[in-house]
Amino acid sequence: MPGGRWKRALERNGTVGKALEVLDQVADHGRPVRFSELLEGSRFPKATLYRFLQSLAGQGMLAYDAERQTYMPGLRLVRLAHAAWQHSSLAPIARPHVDALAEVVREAVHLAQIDHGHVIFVDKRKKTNMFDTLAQTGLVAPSYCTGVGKAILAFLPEETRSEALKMQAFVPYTPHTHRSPKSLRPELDQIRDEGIAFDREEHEQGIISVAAPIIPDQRRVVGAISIATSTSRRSLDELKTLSPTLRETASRIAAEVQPWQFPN
Amino acid sequence: MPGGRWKRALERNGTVGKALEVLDQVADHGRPVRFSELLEGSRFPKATLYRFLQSLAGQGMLAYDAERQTYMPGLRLVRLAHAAWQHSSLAPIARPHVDALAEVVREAVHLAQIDHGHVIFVDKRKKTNMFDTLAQTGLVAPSYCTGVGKAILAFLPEETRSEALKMQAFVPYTPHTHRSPKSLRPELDQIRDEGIAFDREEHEQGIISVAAPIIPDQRRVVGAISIATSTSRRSLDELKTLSPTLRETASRIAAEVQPWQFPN
DNA sequence: TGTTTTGGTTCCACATAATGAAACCTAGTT
DNA sequence: AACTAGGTTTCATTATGTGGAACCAAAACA
Repeated sequence: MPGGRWKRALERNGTVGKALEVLDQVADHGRPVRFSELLEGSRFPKATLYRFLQSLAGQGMLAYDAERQTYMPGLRLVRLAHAAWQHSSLAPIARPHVDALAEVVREAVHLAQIDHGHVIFVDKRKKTNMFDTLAQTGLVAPSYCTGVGKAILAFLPEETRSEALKMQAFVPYTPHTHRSPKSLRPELDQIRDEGIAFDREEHEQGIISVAAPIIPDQRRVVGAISIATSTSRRSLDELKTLSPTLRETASRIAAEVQPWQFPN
Repeated sequence: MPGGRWKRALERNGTVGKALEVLDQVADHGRPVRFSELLEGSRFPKATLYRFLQSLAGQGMLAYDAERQTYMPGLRLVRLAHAAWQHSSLAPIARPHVDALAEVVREAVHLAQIDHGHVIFVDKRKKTNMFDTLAQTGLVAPSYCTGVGKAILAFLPEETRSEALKMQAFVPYTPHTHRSPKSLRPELDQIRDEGIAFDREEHEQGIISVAAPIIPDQRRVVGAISIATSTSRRSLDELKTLSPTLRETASRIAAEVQPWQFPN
């Protein structure tokens, strides 16, 4: 599980943008982090960074451990995310369908959406051991080398897709990973034709998946759903046979999404 | 499930504080919300509110639906919360213990922490039907009328406790709900003596729970764990018999927390 | 014990970025 | 065509954020 660095469009931010940049930085560390560590990775001068941290901690967005003098993501985020997850994600709607699919195929099922060019898993289900579901929700992955990512990219309107592709770092996780838009674009075209995407060990050695886009109103993709497994359990061809079932689930979810429009 | 309004200490905020206030406001609505709706509930003038929303949306903290002209919590929050949940919550550490306890008692098990005076559920487990677990994580509840809340309050250092009590709204959810610190404080003293707290239908009619604090280093509470059930399934006395098991689990979790200190 | 280094916090003159009243759109009414 | 409600933009004013430098505390060193 390599912790890639994300490219984020550095638009007109204003003060809040800068503060959130700092918040990201802390979150990306993935462990309690000292002021000085942050400082050397930051584009802000000492005093400025310091004030941002103070501010964020005071707001509960960060938790400050006075004893160890470290910062980590705060619980206020968990609370806010609850709202986000409930109201801005496919998860609540898709739940029964994800459950049902997981029950049938007996493999890991992932539900994902795209945000600023990268994939966010909004739900996971694994009938074999139901455990790391929660831990993984909210996890971010690159879109250029995951089944769900490619499924979504393929159906994005051209402009948005280009935008998203620009944000990809094209880190070669495995020998099968696409190295540039050059090789990726043709595959996306094909995916658009077939309505199904595959991850051929592009993100993680030994992990493959089939993915189908979720397209409610015949125009905008709002997410994707995938079945993932390891090469030791099933071959890519075996996975292929699950495509119809997967597509079926995707369109069932799409049908229910209808009423409330999605942004982007 | 009444949606109470939260008192938050209005400290020195600065611009980011104000922006986050707006973010909260959107999240609290719990549905896509229009600019004008927000405006009438906001202390900010039109233009100012507008710019905050623009800013937050541009940052991915809010999602803006251009078609319906509505705002809702953005996916960036989900991503950030993943980090928060993983690194600033008891959940990852406590997981196996929570699982085990749920398996034994066959009732709902809640794991909670406190933040700015109110309780945040960081994990839930329900062996009977495993479903709404995810949806509930991140949910916020008052501390003065929940088992976990009182368990934590009781073991907070005096100063922090007073601070926290000031933030309670003392909404009378049920006839059994404490109405003021006056009646609550004696119970907290008792809880501190016994090491166990009860929720006697104080938050929701027909729902009772036992809760035990999680105290790693003999001084600071970092959270609490509870067993909840409905009066139709078990009596309070029956619940009481589970206290030892619960306490046992709490101390097991506490033991593993040791290494990394918690803030506050 | 005295001295230097390291890491964190505070000051303060200065400039940038936030502010909000009012003007201005735009689409939907009457 | 005139009105209205909801949303967006302008712009002079000023509050806020900025960051170099000074400061402080504690640890590492001499």
